[in-house]
Order: sequence, then structure tokens, then C-alpha cells
Amino acid sequence: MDSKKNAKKIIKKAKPEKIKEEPLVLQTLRGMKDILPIDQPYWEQVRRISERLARDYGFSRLDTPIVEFANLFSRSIGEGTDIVEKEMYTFLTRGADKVALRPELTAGNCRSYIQHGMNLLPKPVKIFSTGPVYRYDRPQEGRYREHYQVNFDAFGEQDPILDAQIIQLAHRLVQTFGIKTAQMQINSIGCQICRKDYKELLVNYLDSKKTKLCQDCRRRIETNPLRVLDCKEDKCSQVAALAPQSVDHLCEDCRNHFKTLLEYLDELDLPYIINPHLVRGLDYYTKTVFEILSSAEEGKKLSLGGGGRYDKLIKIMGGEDTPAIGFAIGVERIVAEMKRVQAKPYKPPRPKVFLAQLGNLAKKKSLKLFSELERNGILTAESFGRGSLKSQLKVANRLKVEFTLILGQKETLDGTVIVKNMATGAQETVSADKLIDLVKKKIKADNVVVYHN
RNA sequence: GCGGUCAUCGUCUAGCGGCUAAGACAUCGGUUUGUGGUACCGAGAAUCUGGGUCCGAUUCCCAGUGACCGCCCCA
Repeated sequence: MDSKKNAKKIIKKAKPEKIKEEPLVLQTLRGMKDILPIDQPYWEQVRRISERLARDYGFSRLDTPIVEFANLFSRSIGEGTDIVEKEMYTFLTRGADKVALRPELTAGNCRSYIQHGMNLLPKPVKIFSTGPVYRYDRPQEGRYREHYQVNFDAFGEQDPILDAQIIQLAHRLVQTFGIKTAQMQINSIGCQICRKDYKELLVNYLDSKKTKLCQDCRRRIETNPLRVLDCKEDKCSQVAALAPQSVDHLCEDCRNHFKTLLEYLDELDLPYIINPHLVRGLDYYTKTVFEILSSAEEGKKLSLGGGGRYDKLIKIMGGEDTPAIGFAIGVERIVAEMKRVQAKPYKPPRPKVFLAQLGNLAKKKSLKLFSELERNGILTAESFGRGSLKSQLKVANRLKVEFTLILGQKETLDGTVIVKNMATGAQETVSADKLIDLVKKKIKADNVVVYHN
């Protein structure tokens, strides 16, 4: 590079008004959302319950990367599906790898299962995972380009008792979130063999009724005939109502599997609805599929979660033939539903003590005192930046603490602290070295949580 | 990816060609110097972005952006 050019560059940099900078857009990207502090108690509740039930049902946590090779998803979810066809965040890296942001969690879990030889672990291998997934579609309520899923997968067990247990877990999760009215819908879409036969039968039927279907459904006969079954158009659902149903055309193995599953569910007294039109959007499902619907008014029912068996997926991906089943819930939708039905969010522990300081000397000492309180498990609030005792008491009052510790100039010199009972207003002066024990005694023991010492 | 509705302080709303853009809630400060509530007083805080019409645009028109709704699909 010649020196003239360099000189020019330097001159340019010296004149900032010449540099055209993109304006800062203070806005989340389309379909992306901040999870604000005000909403965190709901999220925390979902996290805590999910983690507890995962543990109780024997699931181990697995975290996989958000970014994977793009074809991991296209192969497993299905090339023809909408998720892969038009909703994936796919891009080339600097190293020219074709990668994608994960649109769901199961594919990555399967990859990890095969990569790390988890087939050698005792079966079933139960995997719990949670995190954000990405789909580039048009946002609306309950649908985001980034959303969080809580996901459960179990590998290596084909007995329908596992299907029943997984469905029970899904049901129990939603119940425990406080959503009592959600509806469990179940169907069996058969295995590769009987589904193929059934598809032929269905296509024949639909072709014969082609004139009575909407435009979209006529197209779907070719692309995805199963989807015609849950079209919302009146005329289509009339055709669908008389269409052959997959449950009536299962092979013997699939029929027995489904029958046994239903027996287990009945034994559990788990309420469910068999929806012969329930079809899921991912190609890898076999046999059992299920979905949990919110109880919102008709037409506004959103799926809170869903899943099913995917007995051939591991083999398709190159692992040894391994039956598997799993499901995911959408956290944003769960949170929205919890709010709608007024389910209780997580209630974080509130400080019972407020530390007020007055004067420069006391202000200096207050930081250390606060730290000592914290170390002793006494959850303490403060507002050190405020000057007047009045304004600090105002904050203490608003926080509804039981006691305010007042450290002023005089107390600091005497080595004492005032303990003020906020309910009665009564005050006592105690020596600083007895303060911790006294406060511990005054507040209830269950509010003292020591993490370390 | 297609169609529709909408867009004012942090939040909820008012104004609808002529502003210094109004109010409530919230926030912060104050009502005498070391004590909470209420009340009262005060402060900060907004017309999404870019064009166009007009003497003049927050208001009307167009585009962009975003939110929401319907489809498609999905959690």
C-alpha cells in the first residue's frame, strides 16, 4: 500500500463528520423479545419445576450448541417441512461451513447421543435440555423468532409404557405450572410401513374429493396429504371427517402399541382425547404423537407443547437403530397461559432487614456491615446512595422489611447499631458485635439462607 | 412467504392541520437540619424512522420499521 493512500485514510479518520455510521437502533430484532425482570418470576417457576420433575423422572441434563451444521436439521426434521424450507436461520461461516441456528432441540440431542456413544449407557437414556431455538417466521402472539423450549428425550426403549410415562410427565409438568385445564390430545401415525400404506389410501380418497377442497389443500394432496386433515376450512374439515383415519390402518405392531399405551393412560386416570387428525410438523415422528393445548376459547387454542416417538431418527442419522420418544414445551406460551389462568409465579425471598446509614463515617462502615449480614444469610436491602434517613426509611417501608438497622455517626463511634421494629416503631440500641445474632434471632429461621461463610 | 389493523413520556391515555404537546400511574427531590403513612409542592420524561402535501404536520398521503390479527406453519 502506498503512503498516499495511508495519508488519505488518516485524514479521513481525523474528520469524524465524514464517517457515515449506521444509526443505533434501540430495538430488539423482529420477533425477538427481552425477558424483563418483571416476568422473571414466571420463568423462574418454569425453570424450577422443569428441573425438579426432570430429576424426579430420572432425566440428566444435556446442553448442546445453538449452532450446528445446517444439514443436521434438514435431514432429521425433513427437507420438505416448513421449518426447514422457510424458517431456518441458515448461514455460511467464515470457514465456509453451512450452519444453522437450531430450530428445535431434539436433533442436537440425537447428534450428541451418537457422537458421545451414549448408546452404551443403561437404557433408556433420558435427556433433559432447555434453551432458545430459532425460527424465521412471521411473529404474532405466542410465536417468536427466538423462543425457549424445555425438552425431554428418552432413547433406547420401545415399550409403550415409556410413551405413557412421557405423556404423564408432560401432563404433570403443565399441571404443576398451575395450568389445570390444558387438554392432552393423542394420536398414532403409524410406522414407516403402515404410514406409507395409509398415505396411499388417503391420497386416493382426497383425489376423489378434490373438487370439494380449498386451493391449499389441493396442493397439499401432493406435498403433505396428512395436513389436509387439520385444515380449518369448513369444506375441507367435512371431507376430512369422512376420510380414512390413520388409527384404523395401523399395522399390527403399531396398533398393539397404541392400544397398550391407551390402557396405561387409562390406568393413570390421565384425561386425553384421541384426535385422529393430529399430525405433527416434523417428519421424524412415528407411532405415538401428542400435543398439549391451552384451554383458551375455541380458535385461540395454542399448542403449549407436543412430541412423540421417533423410532427411526437415530438410525437415519447414522447411529444404531434406537427407538426414542420425546416432547418439548414452549416456555413463552406456558408463561402466557400461566398469566391467563392466574397461576402462581415463583416468589423470591424478600429482605426482612434494611440497612440505613447516616453521615460520612457511617456510610463508610455500612458496606462492610452489609457484607457481614449477607455472609450470615441475612437478606438485607439498602439504599446507600440516599442521604437522608427519612428517604431511606421511606424505601425500607416500601420494601415492607421487618427491621431497619440504623447506623449513624453516634452509633459508629459507640460501636452500636439501632434496631428499629418497623411494625411497632420501637427501637433498641445494641452493640455491633451482638447484632448478627440478635437479628438472626428476630427474623424467622427459614429466612436465613447461608451459601458460604 | 401472503393479507389486514395499529404506532404519543417508563406504563396507560388525551389532543387530530396552528403548542409551550395535556393528564394519571410510576420515578426522583422537597415540605427546616437523625425516623416511615397520607396530604401538599416541585422536577425529569414522549409525537417510531425517512420522504411528500401544505404558509404550517403529532394530526393528511407514501415508504420503511415494529407490534398485533388472519392464513401458512409451529412451541
